[in-house]
Amino acid sequence: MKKILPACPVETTLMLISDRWKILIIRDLLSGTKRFGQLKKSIGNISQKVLTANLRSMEETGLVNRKVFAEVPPHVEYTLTETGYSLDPVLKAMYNWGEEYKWRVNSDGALTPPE
Amino acid sequence: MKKILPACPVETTLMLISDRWKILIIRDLLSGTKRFGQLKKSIGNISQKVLTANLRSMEETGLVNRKVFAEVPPHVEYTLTETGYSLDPVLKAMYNWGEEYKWRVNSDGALTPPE
DNA sequence: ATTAATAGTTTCATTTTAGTAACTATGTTA
DNA sequence: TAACATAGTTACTAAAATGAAACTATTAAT
Repeated sequence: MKKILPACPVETTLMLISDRWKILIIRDLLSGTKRFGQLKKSIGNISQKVLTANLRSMEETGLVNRKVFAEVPPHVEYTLTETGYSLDPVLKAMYNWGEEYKWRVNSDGALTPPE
Repeated sequence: MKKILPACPVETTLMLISDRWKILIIRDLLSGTKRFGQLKKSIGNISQKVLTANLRSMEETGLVNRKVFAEVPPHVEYTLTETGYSLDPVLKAMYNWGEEYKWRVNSDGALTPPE
């Protein structure tokens, strides 16, 4: 699988993590290695099929590392690669903005913050 | 339209800009006010329908401002609100990461898993 | 009278994405 | 012997997003 990167770096980033689930996966892996089941639980509302598909694609693009243990029942661990970890500033920026937005919505009259 | 914001700020951000098109719209509006046609051209490959739908939704969530001029032919200008502009650090982080990623992949610009 | 320009809307078809449920594998435990 | 646990896969279905093309409105220019 070979693809030419877009000219705009923002589009490059989008190409790899525009998916909502991928970002949540990264968020949850930033705190450390997790097993498949743990990820499924911490993300919530994601189906096995979709989680598997996203993890596979992130493996292909070099964002996560998959380690299989030869055990029964199966044991698989997912860890961010160095490239994956390097997304930390992006996630942090998103976190900060989301926090800030809570305080903005009132004056802007857009959405309603949680009680 | 009322919606409860998610507990996690990252999810709040995703709720508003997880869409690939929205991020490209923001990218192009960060450099200043643009008309509908300019946006369509600078984003490239987006249909009128989808561009309109995205702009409308961003208006609703308080990210962009729509200004209609009573002229013929029609003249409509889109500008980021203050909230919209505040996404600059997120876009910058994405830009930087995209740039960095280039150095992690092959010299021919092909996308191959680093490491 | 016809054409051009801009910013749309509407309709229909297609594609993409996602969800559900059933099924696989296998050693351990009851 | 049967159920349990984990990490999947596969087939089928449903929903959502997108694309293409036609259509609208209005006035100025040709």
